[in-house]
Amino acid sequence: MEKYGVEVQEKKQVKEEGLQELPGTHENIVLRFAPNPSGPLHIGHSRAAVPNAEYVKRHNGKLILRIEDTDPKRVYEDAYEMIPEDLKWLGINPDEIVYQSDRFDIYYDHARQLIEKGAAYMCTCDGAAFKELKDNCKACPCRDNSVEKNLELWDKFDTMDAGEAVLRVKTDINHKNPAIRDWVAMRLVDETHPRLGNKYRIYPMMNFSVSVDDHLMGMTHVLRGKDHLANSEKQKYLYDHMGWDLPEFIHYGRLKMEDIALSTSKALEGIENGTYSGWDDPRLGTLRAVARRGIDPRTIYNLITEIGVKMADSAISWKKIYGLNRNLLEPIANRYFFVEDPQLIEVKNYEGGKVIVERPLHADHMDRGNRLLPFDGSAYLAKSDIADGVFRLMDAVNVDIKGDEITYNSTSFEDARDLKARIIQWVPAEDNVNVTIVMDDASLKTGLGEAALSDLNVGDIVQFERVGFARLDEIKDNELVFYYAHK
RNA sequence: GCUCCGGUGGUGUAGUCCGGCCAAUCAUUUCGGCCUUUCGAGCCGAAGACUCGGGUUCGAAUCCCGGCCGGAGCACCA
Repeated sequence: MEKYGVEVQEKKQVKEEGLQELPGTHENIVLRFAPNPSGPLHIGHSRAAVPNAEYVKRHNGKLILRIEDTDPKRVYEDAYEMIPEDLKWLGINPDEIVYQSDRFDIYYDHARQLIEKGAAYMCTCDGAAFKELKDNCKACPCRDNSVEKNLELWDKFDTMDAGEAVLRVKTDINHKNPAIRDWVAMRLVDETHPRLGNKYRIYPMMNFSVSVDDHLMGMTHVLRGKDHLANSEKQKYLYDHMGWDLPEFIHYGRLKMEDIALSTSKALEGIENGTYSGWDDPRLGTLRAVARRGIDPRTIYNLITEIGVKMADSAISWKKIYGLNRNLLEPIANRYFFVEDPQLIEVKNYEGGKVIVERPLHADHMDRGNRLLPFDGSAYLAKSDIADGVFRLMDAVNVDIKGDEITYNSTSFEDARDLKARIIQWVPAEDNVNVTIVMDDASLKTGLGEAALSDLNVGDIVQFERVGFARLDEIKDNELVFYYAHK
């Protein structure tokens, strides 16, 4: 009886919402987010950043932001600034930031240790020749060189030409996956590094610097994409050689983004040739682009948390993002009128004189007060709203539209209901502001908005009734520019 | 081609390890109703899934084998 009870309890372990629980220790965990600084962060990066941050938060651990800038060809200098900004936007604050370019001496030191242990060797084979041997499970001649010989070559590594030699880590030359066999740890690079200039010529390969750092920084868990599965396998050999404990390696699947298939390099290319306005062009999948459109960081954070760290790939749909974001925006966004392609109309036979129409900023939050829209018989309507039939200019009057003729019908809402009049928005003839809305495909919607919009600040998010949610991006002399979020 | 990894509604996710409580969870989406001075929101309701075929078993989304489909890696990139 007792035993049965225990078993049931084990099975019914309560799981945390969203992210599945971390394997291994939960005490003093240390995790890292380690991007290559090739550009600002995009939604794909959040798949790595968010779970790390979330686990750290959950277990009160430590999060390190490690900038992996060990390939000068793939460093975009502004990214050093942009990455921490993007993380901050996501609500992620690393406990520490380290740059791998500051740590070359540490890598050199460990490379030497490896050679001394006989676990690495200087390889002077031609790349193609090595591959030929490796693919046939054959060791190259360099593999048998003595430690002394390897140290000698290592010491004059710096004087060789790029490509003349590399340092290889010994693995298993018969490993069934050829990619794992004796991988490269160090190579020569002559490119100028944005932070280091030409101070060093010997550069670590990612598998080497990552392993050394992960160990030295005390990582308890390493989360990475499944594209690194083979790399984890390679790195295990290094941990073994050095006698280090392995962190928990956790791999997650690919994140596919509906529509936008933009890699950082493609985006940069488009920015440079003028196709895109910048890293925050609404067509891009960068965090700064979605932020500009009024996507709340919690939308991204929550969605990524929900997707979790499983090995299967997943595809994010904009519908899902918009749906989640709408739930966050709906209560905070105040309502305003905007008419696209405004047509000034005159309501014939209107004799009500000048009235001030009051509309709540938000129907569910009356305490926020009202906007005031003066009406005296004429107004701007959206071109697409003008069609034959009976309509109610919201909160003002009911009109009959026939061709160019717009005539007064009645005033009360009850009449509109009886007439089954469709309700349309309008903008006062006198009191209005120019509005441009930059859509998600970068096209522009231009028109007029009600005067109350000029009270807004940049960054405010509104809902234009029947148009959608938009974020005020810029206040120009005679124009407000919004970025469209979604319906 | 070789090595490896996946496959639950349109999308995302729970459940798979330890088979029964799963005629499968939640979110988003779509549709309908109510309400409402937004074709919005809200409320109510509905739609929609275990990749296929064998096997084990009293019982399979869950275990085994095979097929199919998808993805990744196979760099002196990260």
